[in-house]
Amino acid sequence: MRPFHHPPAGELKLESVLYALGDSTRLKIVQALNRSSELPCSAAVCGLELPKSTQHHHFRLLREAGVIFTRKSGVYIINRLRRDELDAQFPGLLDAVLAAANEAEQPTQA
Amino acid sequence: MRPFHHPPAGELKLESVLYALGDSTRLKIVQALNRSSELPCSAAVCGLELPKSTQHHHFRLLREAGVIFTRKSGVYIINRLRRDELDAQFPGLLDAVLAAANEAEQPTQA
DNA sequence: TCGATAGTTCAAGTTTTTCGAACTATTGAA
DNA sequence: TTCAATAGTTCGAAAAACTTGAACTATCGA
Repeated sequence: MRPFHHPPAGELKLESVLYALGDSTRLKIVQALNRSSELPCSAAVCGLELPKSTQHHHFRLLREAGVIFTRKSGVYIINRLRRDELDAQFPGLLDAVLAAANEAEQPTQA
Repeated sequence: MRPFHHPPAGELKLESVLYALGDSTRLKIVQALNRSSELPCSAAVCGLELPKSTQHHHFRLLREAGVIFTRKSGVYIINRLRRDELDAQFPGLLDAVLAAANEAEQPTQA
């Protein structure tokens, strides 16, 4: 198994981050990670019926864009948002995205 | 020539908008439109050496994601950001993106 | 009506995304 | 220590999306 590649904070690219967030599956993963701070892949995609190879692709893309940090722990691969680094490089971006994504699920607090 | 399709404000999808913004060419177009309020395609891609068919593809994608509004005026196709609608649907998103994009060009106000 | 400019359409080549099948890694029991 | 089960990974091929050149349409001014 190849080691995970995480781009250093200073090398995060805005367009890569936006691209990574610009997919409904990945957006749902990011929302799940935002709710829980740390999750194994299987839990982060909970409810999404997707082949494991496709899930893997999405996690890799998120990781290589610098959106998530990944580490191994036993049988699990644990993921978390790189919140601090994202906030430092792109102030307000993640907040705006998550707010809009949550709003889309829970329209206008009825 | 087919009529332009603009999704209504209420149907803008967060992931489509993020996807549209997640490309360096399109991000530059959006920055140019942000500086100038209205621009023909040719001016909005000023400086980017791209085939016209590729430019066309990017403008269409931005339009169909709801990021820009397009109208015809003489020989020109005039584009503008759908700022108000984007701000209403996704508060703070465009500002955060544009701020980060400008920051990337003019790093940390040296 | 012609030429020039601005953008559009189409088709083909390249790149990404998706997904099934087979694989590796770790854990908990027997 | 071996086995079965769980969690992800890798590979290869099919489907979708991006890029581009070439040929096209639309508008304007001479």
